[in-house]
Amino acid sequence: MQNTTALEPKITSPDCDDCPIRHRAVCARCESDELSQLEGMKYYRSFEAGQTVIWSGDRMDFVASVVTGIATLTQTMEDGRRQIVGLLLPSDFVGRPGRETAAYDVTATTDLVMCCFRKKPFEAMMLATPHIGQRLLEMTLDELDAAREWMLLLGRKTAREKIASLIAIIARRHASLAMPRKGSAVEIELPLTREAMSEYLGLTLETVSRQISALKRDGVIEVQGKRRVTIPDFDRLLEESGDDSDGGFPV
Amino acid sequence: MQNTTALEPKITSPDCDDCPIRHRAVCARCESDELSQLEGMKYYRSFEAGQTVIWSGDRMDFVASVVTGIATLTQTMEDGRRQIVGLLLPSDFVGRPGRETAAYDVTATTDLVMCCFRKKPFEAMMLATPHIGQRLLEMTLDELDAAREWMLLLGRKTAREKIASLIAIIARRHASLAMPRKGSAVEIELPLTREAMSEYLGLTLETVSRQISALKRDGVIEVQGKRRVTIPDFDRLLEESGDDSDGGFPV
DNA sequence: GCATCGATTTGACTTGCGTCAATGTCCCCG
DNA sequence: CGGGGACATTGACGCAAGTCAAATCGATGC
Repeated sequence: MQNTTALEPKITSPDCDDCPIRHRAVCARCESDELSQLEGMKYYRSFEAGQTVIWSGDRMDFVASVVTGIATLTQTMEDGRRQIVGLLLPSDFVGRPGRETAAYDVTATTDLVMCCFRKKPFEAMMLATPHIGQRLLEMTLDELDAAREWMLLLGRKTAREKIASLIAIIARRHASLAMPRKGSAVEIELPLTREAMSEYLGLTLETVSRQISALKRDGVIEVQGKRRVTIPDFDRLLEESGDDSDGGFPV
Repeated sequence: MQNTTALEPKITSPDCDDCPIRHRAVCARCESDELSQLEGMKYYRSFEAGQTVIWSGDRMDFVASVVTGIATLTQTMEDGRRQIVGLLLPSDFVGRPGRETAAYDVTATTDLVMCCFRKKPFEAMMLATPHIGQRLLEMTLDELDAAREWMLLLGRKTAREKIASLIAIIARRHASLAMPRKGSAVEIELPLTREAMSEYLGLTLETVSRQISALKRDGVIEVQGKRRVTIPDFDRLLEESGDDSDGGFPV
């Protein structure tokens, strides 16, 4: 069932981990009264894994940021072919000021908590508070870079390289939490089903499965159960991904 | 030869067609003294078809917008595989405030004139003039939508659909200049070589050529010479593109 | 512990697009 | 007006990834 009731704000860190538009970064520059403006406007919604947050074309009168969990943005063709065009991780922003309807399906792939703002007051606040617009511009530019990196993957990489790239990106975003950079093994939990991976990578589910098996067979990764992956040598994985050594994503 | 000298600003329309960040749109909202601020800062550079404007990784101390002509943003893998990740048409903006180096190769595919601003003063002006940042945010969001549309194309469309989509998009952007919408034939000039098309669509040059021939054979398009294309029935082309009927791109 | 059901893996076969290699066409410039 | 060179088309063939189908795994409830 869809839970629209406001949750108790769970402040997990002293400086606003649960706030919109990567609030931690905004906070550093904001005046306190701007923050209190924010406080009055926000509300929380939570979703279970697999639930749809909003359908493409639906009226969308809020903007939001992910507090915990992972969501995807998906585009669908008339005949059902699907392509994931964005991953939303905690602190990522959804919604476009100045647009009435959602452009993509947004789906929770894990249990998900989002922090929402009604669009009208949010837009008003953007006008009143230049910092917020600037932060949003920075974030949008980062997303644009990520989308373009993904265009290279979709257009030019082999299935094996696509899988290696995806695992590397997930590992890197996990890792940024605190991880010895070079050499040591990395262990991650895949937040996506094989099907979701295939929709993100422009492959079929079977090809994803086969390539994961191949990487396992070749010792590039180890797999425990279905979702847990160990990367004994991260540089090896990067080589397999086809990116140049430091390769990759901002964020 | 690369021409770095400032050109005479060629004002082609009364309201600033040659100005940065879709200046026409900015103008409507700007105070005149903001405009005069802009006037002092800008300079022009022109390039011949095929010339590189800037290489990925190069220091980039300006931002710019396209005045006339077409340029591409390209990403390259170590082994030489290339993917075009953006098309720059007149009024499109290049460069990222707050970034030191170029993230992509920028190449002129036709003769090209760009209107440039040194980055530092431009950034200062953005702080002073919120409208500009807002406009830039809107434009970046449009580009992000376009990039995501392209991800669907790259990940899920067939070669034939890719070609049809590309022709439709070029036609639509040409057409927005003034064109009876429904039914009537549209005639366009392809601004890209077959190779550039292949790099944009994630195909090989041969496949591009074969699919153009197939669309010609099937009466979806007519081709005069190498570059001129007539579309007798635009709706037919849209069907072939795999997009839903109104399908498509903002901008 | 066992049945159940969705998620995943694996196998056999097909196919769309890539690769390699001629051949053809446009257009510029003398 | 007639080469020359870049750009484009066409053909033959191979392979990576898709399709269809059948096991197998793993969590969950009984």
